[in-house]
Amino acid sequence: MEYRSSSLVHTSLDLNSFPNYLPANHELQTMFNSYESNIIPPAKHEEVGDLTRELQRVNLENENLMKMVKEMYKDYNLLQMRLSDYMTKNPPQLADKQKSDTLINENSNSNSSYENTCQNPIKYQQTRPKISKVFVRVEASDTSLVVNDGYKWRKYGQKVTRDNPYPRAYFKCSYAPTCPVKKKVQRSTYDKTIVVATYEGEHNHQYPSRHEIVMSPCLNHIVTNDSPRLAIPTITLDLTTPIKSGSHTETQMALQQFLVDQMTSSLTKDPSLKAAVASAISGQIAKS
DNA sequence: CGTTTTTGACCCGCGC
DNA sequence: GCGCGGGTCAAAAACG
Ligand SMILES: [Zn+2]
Repeated sequence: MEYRSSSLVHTSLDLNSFPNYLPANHELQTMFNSYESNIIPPAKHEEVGDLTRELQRVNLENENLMKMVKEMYKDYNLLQMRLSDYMTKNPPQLADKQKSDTLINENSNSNSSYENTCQNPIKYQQTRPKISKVFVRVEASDTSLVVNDGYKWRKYGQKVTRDNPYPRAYFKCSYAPTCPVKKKVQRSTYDKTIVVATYEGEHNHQYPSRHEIVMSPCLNHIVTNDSPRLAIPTITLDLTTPIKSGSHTETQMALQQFLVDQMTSSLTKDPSLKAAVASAISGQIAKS
């Protein structure tokens, strides 16, 4: 796969099937027009025009890359879903025997996917517990890493993580061990007014305090489902308040970074591809 | 006094 | 094996 000169690459993808998180090119055009008429001296018009067109071209290129990546991610999840279904229908009991067989087949680097995946059947059951991420806009730099979601939580750990200066807090539902639900909460690096809560599992009881659910007025939250079945295609955007243009790019960055995390973590099986994707998208982020 | 938070120790999987 | 990063435990402290 080489799409180095990607502006020449026209994929057969349906480029209209995704919401566009990127700044539109017509915005650049209007920007340029207003500048041209007001600020830029006439002598520079041509130069600015060239730069603007170049910017538009690169913008389009990045846009297409982004779409390709999304398309890849979608396909990847579709495959994973099918594989997961297949594995649940055909419980792999030959795993032990298969081990010796795959040693023989080693140099055929078999992508026959059945043999490969039967070796760790447990993993596919472990990914079953439903994981969902929630982006919550919380009141200005409130240091308490608490998301008021109506449930009662017991904090059982806090760690500093590698690529985020803010610590990550670990919670269990207070009804444990009856209720197995856990959540992780960490403030986003890219928008310090957003905390990301990652829920794992489902509660087997009612809300402990139903009246306390003060879905604090100003939180627009983004809920995505991370289970293999409904991964990316069902990202739901629940923006209870329209985003102001000021925080818009910040939110975009948080969302894009989230997408980067999703995709890269999903594509770890191919390191070179992973690197390419990561650099491509971080370029995307740097631009906006 | 029961519950929750804090926080270092511990564990575990992974890459070298 | 070792170190690293992420996740968990549990004793002590803090809370109400
Ligand atoms: Zn619960």
